[in-house]
Amino acid sequence: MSTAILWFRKSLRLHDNPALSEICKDAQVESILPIFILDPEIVGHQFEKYGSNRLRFLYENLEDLNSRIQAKAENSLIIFFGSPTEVISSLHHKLGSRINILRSEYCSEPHGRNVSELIIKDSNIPSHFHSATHTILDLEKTLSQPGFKNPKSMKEIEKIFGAAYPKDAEGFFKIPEPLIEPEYLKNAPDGFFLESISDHFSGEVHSISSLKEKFSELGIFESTNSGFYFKGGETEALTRLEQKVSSQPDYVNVFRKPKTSSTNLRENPSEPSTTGLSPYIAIGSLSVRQLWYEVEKANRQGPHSGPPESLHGQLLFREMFYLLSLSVPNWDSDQDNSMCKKINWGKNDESKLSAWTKGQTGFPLIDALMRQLDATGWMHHLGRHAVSCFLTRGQLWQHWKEGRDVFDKKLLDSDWALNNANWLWLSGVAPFSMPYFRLYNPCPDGKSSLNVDAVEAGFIRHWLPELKKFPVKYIYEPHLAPLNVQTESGCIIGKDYPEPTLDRKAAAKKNLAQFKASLN
DNA sequence: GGATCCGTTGTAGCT
DNA sequence: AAGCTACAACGGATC
Repeated sequence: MSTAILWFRKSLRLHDNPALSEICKDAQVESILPIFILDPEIVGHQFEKYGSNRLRFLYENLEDLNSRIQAKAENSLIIFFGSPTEVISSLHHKLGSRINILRSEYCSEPHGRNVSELIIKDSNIPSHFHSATHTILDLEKTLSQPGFKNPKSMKEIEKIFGAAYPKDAEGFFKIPEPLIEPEYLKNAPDGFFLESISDHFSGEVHSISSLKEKFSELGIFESTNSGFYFKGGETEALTRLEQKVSSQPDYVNVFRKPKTSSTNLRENPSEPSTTGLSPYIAIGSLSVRQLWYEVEKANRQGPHSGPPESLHGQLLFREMFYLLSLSVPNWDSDQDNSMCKKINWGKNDESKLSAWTKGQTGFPLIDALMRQLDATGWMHHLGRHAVSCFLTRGQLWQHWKEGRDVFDKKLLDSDWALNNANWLWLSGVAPFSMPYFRLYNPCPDGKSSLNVDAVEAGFIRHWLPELKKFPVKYIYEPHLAPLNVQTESGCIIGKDYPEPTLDRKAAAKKNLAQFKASLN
């Protein structure tokens, strides 16, 4: 009688899950204990670190994972709320020598690495944390290669990829194929009941239904109803992968990120012009390797775009940022972080921060994007450029960490390595190719790189209904409209919609000078 | 070692 | 309509 603990840590999925596949083919293992841990260090002791959209998305992913487990065995997901080391030691206490292995995934974040180390050292259970599950590269192995250098451009990360996965004759990196979802799982250990674990554990133990009750009490289902757009779960992730990538080779092959629209006019304005797969990758219900593989299949059919603009390019950036987040100390800080220039951001201005966060800056593009973020948990990457430039070096001159924290709470695809990377980059402090004088105009015209819709401005009208009747001529700068136009549009600036927070041209000029001065 | 090149996605104004 | 140029000009890699 032997049991394996399968800890779904960053991969909430059955496909391409090395820990799961190993357990399934291990003849020593008779039963599986599939667990998920809500770590208060990550979600907050009162779940305060996650916005309600994120919590709801997480819940739906867990619910789907539970259903998929139940469909394959007499088994269910057990959800703990507490410290992972304590969870593992209480399981050991309860099941003792019946447990012969713990399998989970490698986690590159500082807290995650600590936890893994403690479990390996203290838990008395042989533990294996599979690498290359949340990323394509084995991060630790890549960093330990002789001559490893922090990659800071597409060329450099492509070089690292080339060394790890030499290209085939057609010029594709030879990346290991994603693992197929096992046909059957193993049952839960005999005589194991949820209730019996509680005696040994100071935190909470949940089935999916009791977790639903808990989350209902937090009000996350009611508060997210109106804007909730991305349904969580591996099932949904695989459907979206099929719809957006596998069945659309033409779309994949012409995909060039800067050409995609940051605002759009589809029937549902929440539906991205990009694949919209990032939330599923971040939470691990879609394997990044699986996505790479599906893109490659399309690319093999004919001419296609390439890095950095292609979908593979986007994934290469993700790998690059993951490597950096592991190799650069203090990745999430402005102190002792070699990737972070010292800029004098001064003291926070709470009113500016709050206007930005709530989408009340008086700049319709910025406000529409921020309200989309709040409602749906997602924003196009170019939109993220616009709002982060606006908050930091462009207009409001607020510290990038403030914006990062708002994103971290609200974005469904929030991911420690990537969120910090993007803020370091977009605020201009990181030595990537972002010359600080390259500013985005928050009031773009039709030619803007943001690819906003300047013809109908449907995106603005959707997210800022107060401007619904405003003529396109003034929609990005409504305060410039004559009073009679404002009256006719039913929206008086300063009353129904805010005056602009500041003079955008003067602020940009001043900030540019200040940024330059900070560099010396 | 100094010059040159290059970097995921800028803007404004002109032709 | 796409493509050019001026704007102002970083910093690391490469030649």
